[in-house]
Amino acid sequence: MLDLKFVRENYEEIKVKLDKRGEDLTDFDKFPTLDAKRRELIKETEELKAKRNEVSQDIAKKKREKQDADAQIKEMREVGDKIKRIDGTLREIEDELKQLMLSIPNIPHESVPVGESEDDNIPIRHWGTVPEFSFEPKPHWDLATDLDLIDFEAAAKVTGSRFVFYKGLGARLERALISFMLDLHQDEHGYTEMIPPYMVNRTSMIGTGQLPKFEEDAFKIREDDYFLIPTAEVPVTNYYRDDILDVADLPIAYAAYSACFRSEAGSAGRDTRGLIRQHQFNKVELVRFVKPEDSYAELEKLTSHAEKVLQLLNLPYRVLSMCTADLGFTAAKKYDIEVWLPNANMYREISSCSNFEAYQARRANIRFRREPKAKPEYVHTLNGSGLAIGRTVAAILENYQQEDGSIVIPEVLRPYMRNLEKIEVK
RNA sequence: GGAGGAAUACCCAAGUUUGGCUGAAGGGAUCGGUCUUGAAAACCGACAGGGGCUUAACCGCUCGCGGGGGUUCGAAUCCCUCUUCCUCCUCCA
Repeated sequence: MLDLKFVRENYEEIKVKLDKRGEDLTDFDKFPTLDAKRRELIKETEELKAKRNEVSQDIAKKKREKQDADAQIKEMREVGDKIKRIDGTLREIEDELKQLMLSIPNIPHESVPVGESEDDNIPIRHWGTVPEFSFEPKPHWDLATDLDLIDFEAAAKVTGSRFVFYKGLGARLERALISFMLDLHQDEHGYTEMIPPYMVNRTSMIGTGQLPKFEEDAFKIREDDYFLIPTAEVPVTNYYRDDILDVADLPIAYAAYSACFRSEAGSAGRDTRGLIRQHQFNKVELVRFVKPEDSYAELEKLTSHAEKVLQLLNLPYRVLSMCTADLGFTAAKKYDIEVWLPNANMYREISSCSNFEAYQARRANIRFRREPKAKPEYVHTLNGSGLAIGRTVAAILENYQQEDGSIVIPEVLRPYMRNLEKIEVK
C-alpha cells in the first residue's frame, strides 16, 4: 500500500511511474475525488462531534444540579442523527478508498529498468561455468524416476497432478538441502531459523499483498477463511504485524523453512513434467526487516546470501534485474536468480529477491522507533528464496548427472547424506 | 466439541454493580532532573498510539479501555457479535 499523503501530493507523478508497470490503472483515477470527499466528511462529522461533546458535558452538569436539560437533549438527538448519517457515508467512502489503495501496486525504484515484458529483464551477472556433456543430458524427471528418488505417478493417483512423493535418497536429498541452507544462513549469514504456520488468515494475506487481488492463486480453507501459504514470506513478515520494533534490533533476519502451496491458476499446460511447477514445494525463505535508508544495500546483501547457496553447490546461475513489467505487484525492485538446467538448455528461476520498501510494512503496519519517544516509522521489508528446494533438486540432478545415470552428490551436501558421494542405479 | 471465567496504557492493576468533572487512580519499569566524587536510595518531573483540520512550530479538535456493531444527549461502564487467553470435561499427535 502506498502512503495516502504521498499519493495525494504526488498524484500525477505516481501515475506516470505506475503506468510503466503496464497495470490497469482506471481505478486509480477515482483517487482524487474519493480522497477529497473523505476529508470533507471527516471535517463535517468531527465538528458535530465536538459540539456534541461540549453540550453533553453541559447536560451532565445540569443533571448534577437537578436542572432541566430537555431542550439540549432534544437538540443533541438531532445532532446525533446527523453524525450517524455522515459517518455512514464516510464509512462507505473509506471502504472504497481502502480497496482502491490495496489494489494499487508498488512504485518501481528509479534503478529498475523500464520494460514491457520479461524479455526486458536485464542480466546483471553470471556465475559458474555451464557444464559440457559428452552425452545427451537427461531431464531431471527421468533421472529421478530411474533412480527411484521421486514418484510422480503415485502422487498423481493419491492427490492429483503437480504433486510428488520423494523417496529414499530423494527424500534424503531434499532434507539435506533444507538443513544445509538453514545452517548456512544461520551460521554464516546471521539469520534466525524459523518454521512458520503453513496456513494464515486473510489479514495476513492482505498484509504481504497476496490479497485482495490474487485470491485465485492461493489454496483456501473455506470454513475458516484460512489460506495455505504460497511462501513463508507471508507468515514470517506478518509475524511483526501491528508491532513497533526497537531500532536497536534492526535489521531483523529470519531464515524460514516451509512447504509452499500454489494453485498455479492460469499456468495449465506449462511445466507439466518434473519438479519445476508443483502445487506443493519446499522452500527456505529469507526475510529481512530493515531501516528505510538501508534497504537497497540490504537487497544486495540478501541476494548475495541466496547466491552463496548456489556457489557452494557449484551450480551455474545468472542474476537478472526485473524490469517494470515483471516486478510483481508488491516489489519496488527485484532480482531473480536463475539456475542453469542442462536438459532444458536454459536458465530457470530458482530465487526471487525483492525490496518492498514500506509497501508491505504499511499494509501490515510494521513500524520502528528511532528514539524512545520518536514517532514510529515504517520499516522496509525484503525477502528472497534461499532457495526453492524442489528446483534446486532438479538443478543438482541435471548438472551433476553422469553418463551412466548416476548423480554425484555436491560436496557440501555429503555431510548431510551420510558422506555418500554418489547416487547410483541399483 | 461442551461448561464456566477473563481481556484497561511498556508491565501489574483500580474503575464496570448505581452510564456523566476518570480519556483513565495507584504501583513497577523506563527516561529526564535535584542530591552525590561516582553510583544506589530518596525526592521532583515525563510517560498512548493513530486519522483529520489548523499552525512556521507549539497548541487546539476528533478517535482511542481486545476487534467490530448497537442503545443513549452522553459508554471503559448497558446490549449484540467476533477474536484471543485461562480453568474443567471430551477428544487427540
